[in-house]
Amino acid sequence: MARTKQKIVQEFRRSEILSAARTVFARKGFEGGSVDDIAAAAGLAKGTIYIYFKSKKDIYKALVAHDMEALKASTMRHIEEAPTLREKLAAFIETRLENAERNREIFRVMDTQSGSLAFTRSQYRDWLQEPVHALAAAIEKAQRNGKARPLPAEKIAWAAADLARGAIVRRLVDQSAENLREEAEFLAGLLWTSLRP
Amino acid sequence: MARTKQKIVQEFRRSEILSAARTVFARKGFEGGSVDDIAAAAGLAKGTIYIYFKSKKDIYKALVAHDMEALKASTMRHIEEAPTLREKLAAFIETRLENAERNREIFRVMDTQSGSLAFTRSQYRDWLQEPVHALAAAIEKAQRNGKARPLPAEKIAWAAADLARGAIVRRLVDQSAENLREEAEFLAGLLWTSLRP
Amino acid sequence: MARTKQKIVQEFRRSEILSAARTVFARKGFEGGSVDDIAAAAGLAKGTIYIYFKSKKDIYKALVAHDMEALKASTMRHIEEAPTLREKLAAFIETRLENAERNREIFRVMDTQSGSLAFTRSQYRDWLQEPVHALAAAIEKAQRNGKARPLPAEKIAWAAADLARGAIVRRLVDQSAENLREEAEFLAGLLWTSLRP
Amino acid sequence: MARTKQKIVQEFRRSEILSAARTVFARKGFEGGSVDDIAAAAGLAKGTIYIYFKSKKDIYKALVAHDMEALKASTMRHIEEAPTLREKLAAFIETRLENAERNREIFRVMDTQSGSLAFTRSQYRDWLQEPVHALAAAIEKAQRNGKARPLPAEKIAWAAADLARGAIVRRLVDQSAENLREEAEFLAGLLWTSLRP
DNA sequence: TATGAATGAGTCTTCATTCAT
DNA sequence: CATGAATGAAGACTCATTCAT
Repeated sequence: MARTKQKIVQEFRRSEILSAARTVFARKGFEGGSVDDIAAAAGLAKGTIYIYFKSKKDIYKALVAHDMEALKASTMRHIEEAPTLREKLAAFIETRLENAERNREIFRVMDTQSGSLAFTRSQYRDWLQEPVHALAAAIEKAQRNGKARPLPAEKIAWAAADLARGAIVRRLVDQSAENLREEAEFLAGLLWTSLRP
Repeated sequence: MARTKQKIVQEFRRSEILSAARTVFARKGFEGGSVDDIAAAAGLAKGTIYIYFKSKKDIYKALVAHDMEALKASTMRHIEEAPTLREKLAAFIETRLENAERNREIFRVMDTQSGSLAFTRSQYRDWLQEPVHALAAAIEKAQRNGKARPLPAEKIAWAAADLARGAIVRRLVDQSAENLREEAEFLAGLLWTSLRP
Repeated sequence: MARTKQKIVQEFRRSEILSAARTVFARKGFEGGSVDDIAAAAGLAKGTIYIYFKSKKDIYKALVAHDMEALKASTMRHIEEAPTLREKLAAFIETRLENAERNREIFRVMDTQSGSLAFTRSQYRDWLQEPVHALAAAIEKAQRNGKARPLPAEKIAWAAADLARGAIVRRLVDQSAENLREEAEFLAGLLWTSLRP
Repeated sequence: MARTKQKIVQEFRRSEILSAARTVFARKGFEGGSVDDIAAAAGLAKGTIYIYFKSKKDIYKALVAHDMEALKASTMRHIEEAPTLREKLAAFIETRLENAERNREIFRVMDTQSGSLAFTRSQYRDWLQEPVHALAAAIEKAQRNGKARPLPAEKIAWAAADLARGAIVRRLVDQSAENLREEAEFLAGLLWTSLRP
């Protein structure tokens, strides 16, 4: 019981810190954001941060891992749930737009700085490549069933990812609030035009 | 005359420093690369750097401005020179892939760190948006002439930019050397499928 | 009664902590050993340490005081019990070697770091000087009885202390396990050669 | 020429810093003395210290190496120059007392903290063991010539070192200014009594 | 009494920037 | 103009000490 309560408090603190770090890193980047900033944003003393994370990099890694994992899972789920390829394409893009909308802060960080830091290629593979591969698999399946033209599936899947990313960045930068679903639909349509039999 | 010679030497030094900075920033990023590194790479003393640039950020800004400007000009020229819309699309994408290939060092820097630093929205608009707008204009022209379907031109143009960017990043990361022209063609084809009458 | 039981528990805890501190300080030195280390070694929470000692320095002082006091007492006793001056010299040296052997951990700490910390001159005087003075007194007594030559007694006594210390350090550093008694005998013999009538 | 002047200034700064470090470390020990302290004592900014030494430990090592080397060289020279064994013994002890007198600050540091830091056993061997071995060699030579009794030479040599060290510490602590030469003579005499034929 | 989470002052180290030569 | 030594502000991280539970 006590153990459990401890654990809960621990996890709560960790997520509080992560939340603060998200804001700070988003605003100033990894190098620009100081542990002091994070501590201040979390309403904690600097030393306290180091009780929960062993280094600044550690915070960063935990943050990216957490958010990427969530995005990956969400994307995978939505692809799976969509019945047709057309809808899977839209689901893929829309999920990512939606997620970026909700976590616009961290998106910039993950998008711009993860590369240089801390993560192995294979971790990125897991986070970004896996959903892309899932989409590619769906494309290939449709192709086998004659429901899609035989274009290189993986390339198309990456194109979906790239289009989504571009849309996200512009939405973030321009503060454009154009209807999210419509935007996703448009991009999915673009690809579907090439794929449909 | 003397003034002019001065100017020339000045400009020469500045571009030497920029060249050194390109290497350094590419290798270590903006925060990671020190003025010492740049000075060493340029074969100058640290103090000398400050005669030609007033701060590290200033160097960075000049560097990005220079390279972006060059890319912008190159892209604009290639779009213009391509006779048909189909070819303009390919030219746009190929130019950007080619440029990234040649300047793979700086690309990463600009791609990953510009966001947090120094530049006003309008400067980016100029560099990236202008070529995109030129492409959009070409699309619109083709549409008016019945040579392209009436899809939202600007969105398509941005899609071209996004697809190009994605391809670049993957080529950089994966060290993939897949034929550049083919890749550009494929992506241009993707968009053209939606646009062609 | 209750008071007394309290006291006993108190003293027990204190000595447990001291024991843990001995290990920790011996392994890492005063600055290197943390209160956390001590708490862990004692199987207590860090806060608990502060119930029994008011500071880290306080622990250190208590530790040194305790062990030095014990060494002092042991040395004094052995000198006293030895019948002849020759044997008193050997007893003095041997006691110190033996003690260092048994408490090799703390010896290094006391030997190397006490100097800079916490203790007044008079405390050291008490611990080291007192046994030396006792030895000097024995020498003087022997001299008065014609059993020793009239060399400066105190100087000889300090020499005994210095020779003992040197032997200890070398035994610690070299892990040399040369017979302890023989070593003490040799050193005592060195001095005795000068003293004997 | 210019190179040379640079070098001289460099060396001067280094020795200034070393000198400041000597004072600081002597007063507060290695862990207790901060780089800030050293900078202040040297009348320099903290950053300047790091131009000349790459770390605090580096300063410490340079300091100890310098002073130990000097002491070693001085001891060896004096032993060599003394004509008889009796005088070599005295020279050994006197040199060390004299040196400690002159460098009383650093003595404490080297004596008390070197052990835990930075130096390999072999370096200490070089500094302390080498003079001791030189003395031992002199003893053995005298023994072979029948000028000294066959006591274990190395043990005697170490005893000389220990007696010298003890005298030094007491002179430092007690601020005793008793005639240095007499003290050395007395200690050398003690050993000589055992050695002389 | 016992705990251990929280604190924040203090440490080493780096580096952009200045300035005397 | 060119230099590079000097500066000092800032940053990551540690740890003795406190205090609410």
